[in-house]
Amino acid sequence: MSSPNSPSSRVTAPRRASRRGTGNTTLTDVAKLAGVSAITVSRALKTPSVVAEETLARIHDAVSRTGYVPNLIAGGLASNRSGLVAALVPTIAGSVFLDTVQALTDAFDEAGFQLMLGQSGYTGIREDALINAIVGRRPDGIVLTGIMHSAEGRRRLLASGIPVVETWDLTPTPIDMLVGFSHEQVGREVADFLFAKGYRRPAMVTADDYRAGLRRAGFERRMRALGVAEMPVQVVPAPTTLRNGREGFVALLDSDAGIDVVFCSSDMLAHGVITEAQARGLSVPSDIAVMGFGDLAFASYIHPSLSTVQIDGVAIGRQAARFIIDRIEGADIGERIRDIGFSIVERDSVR
Amino acid sequence: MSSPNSPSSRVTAPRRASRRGTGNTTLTDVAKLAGVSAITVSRALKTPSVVAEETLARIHDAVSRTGYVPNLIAGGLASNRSGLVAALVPTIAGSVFLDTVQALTDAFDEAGFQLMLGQSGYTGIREDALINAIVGRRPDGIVLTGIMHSAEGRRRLLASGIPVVETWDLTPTPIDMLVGFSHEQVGREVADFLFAKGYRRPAMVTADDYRAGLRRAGFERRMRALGVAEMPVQVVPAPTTLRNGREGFVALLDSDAGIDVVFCSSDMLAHGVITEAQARGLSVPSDIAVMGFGDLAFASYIHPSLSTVQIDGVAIGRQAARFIIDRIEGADIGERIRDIGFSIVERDSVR
DNA sequence: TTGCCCATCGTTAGCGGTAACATCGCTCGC
DNA sequence: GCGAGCGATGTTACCGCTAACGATGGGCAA
Repeated sequence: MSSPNSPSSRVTAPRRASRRGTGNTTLTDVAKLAGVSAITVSRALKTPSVVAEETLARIHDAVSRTGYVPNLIAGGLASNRSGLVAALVPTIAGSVFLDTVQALTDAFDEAGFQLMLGQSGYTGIREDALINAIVGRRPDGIVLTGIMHSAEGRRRLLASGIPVVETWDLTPTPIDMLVGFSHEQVGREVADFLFAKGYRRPAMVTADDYRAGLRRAGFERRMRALGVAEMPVQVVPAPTTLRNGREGFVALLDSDAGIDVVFCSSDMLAHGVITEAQARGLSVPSDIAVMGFGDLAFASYIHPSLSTVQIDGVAIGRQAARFIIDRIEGADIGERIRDIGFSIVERDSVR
Repeated sequence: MSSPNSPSSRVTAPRRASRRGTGNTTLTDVAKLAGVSAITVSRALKTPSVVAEETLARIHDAVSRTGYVPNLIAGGLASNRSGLVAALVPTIAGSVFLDTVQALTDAFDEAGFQLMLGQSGYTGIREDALINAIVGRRPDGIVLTGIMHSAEGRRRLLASGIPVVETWDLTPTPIDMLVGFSHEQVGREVADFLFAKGYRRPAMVTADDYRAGLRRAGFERRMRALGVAEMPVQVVPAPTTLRNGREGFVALLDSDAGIDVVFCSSDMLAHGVITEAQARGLSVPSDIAVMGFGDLAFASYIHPSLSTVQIDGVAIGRQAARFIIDRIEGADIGERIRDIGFSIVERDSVR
């Protein structure tokens, strides 16, 4: 207590206010209590197999008595492994990516990583700033929803050396790894599907985001090739809502009352179209058929059940996580571009 | 190139394999290039106002030439500010918390914090492990959805000294700060509302999570007080889906055909009930009235539009962020318990 | 001219861990 | 009998950045 170097002694002028940390217990505190060195405690917690049984017990006792929680920030700095994985989605509100995000969370959680979620917005304006914020945290992996378009962004990600998985789209030249499917092909196949069913006056309600645009392009091109000259299209802002769907359909009916099927860029929009049709006393599918995209949970449970395009978002998330974990562990990842495809699900909203 | 100390010289036996980092450019590299010390570069990036104009220019030039991205892990360790905020939600899939999460992301983003999202599940089993993973990263704040129940968890959070905001519920004894409303009161007021409308044979379809249980308890108690003796209740697993709503309603009709209104623990369930009713040719609200909870985006756009309880999830998120940011900045946070209330929204699904 | 303040920049010493290498007994094969 | 090999633990030197304090020089009032 009265030692000249004790904190309570104000006699010795403190040469420098030692910037003590938070006061939280540290590895060293635990080590002291257990009568071992710091590194042994570290080993006891990370690789208990190399520590003697009896030492382990003493350390665990000390840990629980102090309530020690390892500082992963410090550990990350020292080991150059942050234990964080970043995921970027356009928006999480009411989006088709939720399944993917959920799968990512679960898979990474299991592997001991924590997911950092970032929202890029649909515009891509904040993309660069976001990348900076993310790369700055030195995550062990990055999952992007949609392919990265800005050249600067691609360059930065590549330069960072962090494993990157792009998802929900397809390109022959990904930054690193990729799990997705072709949106244009979705458009084409839906066109074929509806044309084969006999529909000749199709229309679209579609969001103004990039991937929806690809589906629209594929749909329009194929329909034109099949002999459909004109097609009314209503573009609504992303993210899509039931409201957008209703309003889009209203606009569609105002401009052209002769349509026989509406292909929507999301199930939510399709749901809105069906709702508006019913509110107007139109029968789905006899008066107007509706086709969605995404096969969200509600698609098969609305009335009439919704014909749509099924995407396995969980599979995308799982494969993305697999890619990153394998890369971190140095395992062989095989083909770095995976086309997981899609399937058209026929239900009652299309006759 | 031929200097005895150059890396290419293999003559000098390396005393120790210096564990070089990632090879990424560091603050020191930039400093060297700009001809200043490391701390000056740090200041140029954090507090440019204290650095001379001309020096600033040299440093920015060096930064852009090297493509330097500050290592926030190291910065966090040194400054004891991680720049991370953790948010725990039961699940993000199709949940009422999305608005809150969105608001949190936006608000923290603006303030320069990154959101770390964790899913606790509805059961609370993983809660403790999750807390460990989160506290270990020393976030600058923690936002919990729902109040924390496990005593061990509360103790640990308290001990960590990290600002904590509990949301979406009310308790006189929060861990730290709280933004929410009384679920029991929701139940009571909905009971009053429906009773006043003349409904005497109410039923419920409700999820098996804690907060839904509180609403149920309030509803049942008040209804009983009003003279309603028996009330059929269907409990479905959380998270709620349209499917659960349909199936719950089916079960309800099987057990008791005389009900005149269904109070659901979420809008999604209510939507399912309405869908099932329509599929059976029942008219809403004349044959059966439906009441939801949450006022999700679609509630006013389904047909018939849904009467429900409106919760301002965005306000909750914003206030939670405000709490944490103020606390970090040392500002006065005022009353640390905020009841943001709710309001009953009357639409067409109730006559 | 002197002394003081202020703007600007530098030096030192960590933050709390972990990688790499070192050390120390002890067993075991030859 | 002795060195190799191995299991268990310790020592040292960082990871990349920033807090605290120090140093320097010019402007300006007294």
